[in-house]
Amino acid sequence: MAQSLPKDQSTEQRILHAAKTVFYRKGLGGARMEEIAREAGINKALLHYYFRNKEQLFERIFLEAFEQLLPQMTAILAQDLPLEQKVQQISDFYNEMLLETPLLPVFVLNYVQSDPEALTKRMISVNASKLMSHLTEQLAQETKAGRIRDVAPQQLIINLLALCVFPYAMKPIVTRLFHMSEDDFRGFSESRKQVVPEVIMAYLKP
Amino acid sequence: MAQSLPKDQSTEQRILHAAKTVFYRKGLGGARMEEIAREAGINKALLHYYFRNKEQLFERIFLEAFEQLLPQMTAILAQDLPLEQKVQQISDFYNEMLLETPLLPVFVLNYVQSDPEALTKRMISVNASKLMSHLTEQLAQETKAGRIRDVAPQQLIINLLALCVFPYAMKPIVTRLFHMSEDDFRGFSESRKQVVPEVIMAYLKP
DNA sequence: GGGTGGTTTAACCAAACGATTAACTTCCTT
DNA sequence: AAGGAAGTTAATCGTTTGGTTAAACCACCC
Repeated sequence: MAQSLPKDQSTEQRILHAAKTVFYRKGLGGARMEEIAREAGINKALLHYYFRNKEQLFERIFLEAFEQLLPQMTAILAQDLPLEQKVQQISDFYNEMLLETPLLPVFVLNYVQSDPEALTKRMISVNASKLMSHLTEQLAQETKAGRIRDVAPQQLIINLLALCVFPYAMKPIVTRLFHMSEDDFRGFSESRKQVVPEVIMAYLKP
Repeated sequence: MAQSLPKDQSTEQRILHAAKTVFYRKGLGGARMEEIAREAGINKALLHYYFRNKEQLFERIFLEAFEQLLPQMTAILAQDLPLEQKVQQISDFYNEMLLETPLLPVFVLNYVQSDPEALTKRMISVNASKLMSHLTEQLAQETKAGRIRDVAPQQLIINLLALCVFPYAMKPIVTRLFHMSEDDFRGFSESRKQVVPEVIMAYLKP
């Protein structure tokens, strides 16, 4: 970060990239506009010219992150595919995505915790009722057919999310706890793609 | 929080309690000393009288939280007990503790993410090498005896932590996603005490 | 060259913020 | 009662912060 962003990008894009970098680490309250401007290699007044104020800039970054966290999963789970395939798809998606943006989970969860009321309207995009009815039906059929144990859809979703997302939220702690280099963590992330479905399917086995 | 803390507590205790409330939600950068003072029902100058500055007050709160997150788990895992018992103990400990302080995980992870360098010295208290050697040996014995599958200790620890901790980090999202009341979430937390060991042990089954 | 629209800059502003200060209050001991 | 120590307060301070402003700059067109 000694030298800022390439100059061939538009100013708006450079601001967005810089804002993401700073907001992901410091959150809304901790991030400084001067810092974002420095990161983008621009004059601070441009932040206001392009994004009006801090909150609107943050909103832009947050929305994009939030869209990566839950809607993706609900979309995959809503597909007409065997359960095992969906679990694998989710594992692949999250492990790949989060390897590139490991700061995302804590960024989202932190903001949600600091301002829970702001969350309510955003949950609309998650389309939970459709997910729940679809998944509930699929689980019921699988259980009836004796292919899986009886499990509450909530528990399944939570387990899946936890196993996929939490290792990245814990990355600074994990890497120090296990003395992992960046390459070690990459290898770990790769192994998670298989471990997550194994854990989930083992639990589902009747 | 309309009316602040009971006046029968010492000023220092009231400050600590208020600081915990505010720091857990807003983090170090987002919390305001004036807000903490208001929460404690005192004059702002007292914060400096008792805790010198913002950082030192925060440090006090953070240390306590961090001690709840990892050292507890390493202590349990280091015991000479059957694996299944240890898993159950961990599940019980975390689910009970986090039901009372659901904001703790995100509070810790957020600070760790905003200042990763500050984490390194604190990992010393985790005593990871003792944990790893002890757990590795136990897992090797269990595998050799054919009682569990071959599993890397890192994967086991991560799965366990993820399944125990993440639901609480996700509480605002979970409660809205599944339309849970506070009582619903309490029931959910209670069920997690059993689900976590079930998931873990199912995965370990050879 | 002059005009237009868009972008960028340095300087400035008012409020917020963490921290300090001097005065006051309470309690205890002599 | 006086003095000392610890605790508390309201006012003040210096710095930081998000945001604004006026001017400058740039590219393009007639």
